[in-house]
Amino acid sequence: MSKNDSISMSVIRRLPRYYRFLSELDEQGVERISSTRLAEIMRATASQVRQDLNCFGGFGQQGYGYSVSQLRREIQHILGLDNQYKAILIGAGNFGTAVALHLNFGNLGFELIGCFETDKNKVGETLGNILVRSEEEMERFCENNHVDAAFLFIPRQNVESTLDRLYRMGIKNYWNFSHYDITARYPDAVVENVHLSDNLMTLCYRMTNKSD
Amino acid sequence: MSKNDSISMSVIRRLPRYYRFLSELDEQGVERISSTRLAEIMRATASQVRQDLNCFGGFGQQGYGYSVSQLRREIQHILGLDNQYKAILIGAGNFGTAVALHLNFGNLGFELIGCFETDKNKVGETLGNILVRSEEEMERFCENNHVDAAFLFIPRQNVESTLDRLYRMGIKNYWNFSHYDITARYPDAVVENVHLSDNLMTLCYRMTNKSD
DNA sequence: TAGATTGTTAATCGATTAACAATC
DNA sequence: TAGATTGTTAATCGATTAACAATC
Repeated sequence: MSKNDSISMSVIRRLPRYYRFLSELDEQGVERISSTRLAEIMRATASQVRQDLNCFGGFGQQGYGYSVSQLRREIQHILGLDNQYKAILIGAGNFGTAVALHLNFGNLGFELIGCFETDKNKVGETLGNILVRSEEEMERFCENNHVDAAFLFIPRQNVESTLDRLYRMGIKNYWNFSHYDITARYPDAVVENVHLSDNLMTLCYRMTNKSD
Repeated sequence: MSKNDSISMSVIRRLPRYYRFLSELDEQGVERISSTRLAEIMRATASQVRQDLNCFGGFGQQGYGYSVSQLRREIQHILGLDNQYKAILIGAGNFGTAVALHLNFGNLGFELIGCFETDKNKVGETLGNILVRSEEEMERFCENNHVDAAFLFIPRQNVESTLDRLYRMGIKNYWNFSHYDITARYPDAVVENVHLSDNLMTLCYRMTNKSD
């Protein structure tokens, strides 16, 4: 709230990290923490911690530090994790299945309400408590259920047609695991990309150029 | 080579992206490209393209631009993708399986030579052409086979003990999908982390704070 | 009160963009 | 040669760090 005049992406991408560390401290029963100590644990600087947090409000108290549980809740709220955004998952292959089963969407601001797949052999199975539906039923499902976001676990060459169908249904938030550039086609879409192969190439670079 | 005095991480993390776009152009039969055009396609600035590439050498030609196939090969080499680093995968759950089956390691500088799993029911199965071995066999395997890197698809709480065993065998390069902080324990390890839940939280933030 | 630690402003550092001379 | 486009230096912009007055 309040001080919200466009937070930089650098800060935003650090928020989940703060949230993780604070959750852990909270679980350990730590009640308060100073920016200096938190920075130590997170391998950052105290300045950065204070600057980052102050983008969103003055959560600390001079001479005391920050209340771990309160700060955790604040960041949880800032991230929007107390939402229950309705999401559908497209592509129930190994990857989609892995994500559907392993991520705790409820703690991440989402609720997985549907799953769609082209492979007829998989249709009818369940992923956790979610029925795998035929990809053809996507439109009907989206008409009958409010859908906020789509998680795309489909091959690059299939993304465009699926994306067009989803966008036409009004879905504009995407978690994308392919190398298809969604933002180029729909500039107003909110897209987070996961590029595993880019990440692995970076590992390769760093192994190859270790002395740097 | 030559100009290699510590390239910034910002540049390094853009290299896989250059590589992807150049590979695509190359496949399309495009022979040459200017920094201006490449920047257009990649949604960057021509300045950045030229600055980035010049960290590694003068690959272009004034008045002409860059040879797509040559530049692609140069970056491939800079990234070290022509290596065949021997990698083992630990944890053949949904995630590990998905990655083992879907990523084309040969094009990414790696060769997957082994796979280990605690679940006895999975031991003996194959992932593609890789046998799933019992996690107990890890040491023996590493003694008999040169291993450059480990891909860790195991739960956070199991990472430390497995990591200790791997590090003791001399493996110091890790692709890590958990939230365990490998670098904190072994500062000389090369680690690339994939934090899917952080990424999803960022999507959540952006959905929640769209007006920013 | 004295000590600790924040919130915030100022200084530094690094990364991106602009400009242009060099040159194919 | 003239036109195009690089490689590279200089200018700008943004992000990180340092410093310190405010204050619990």
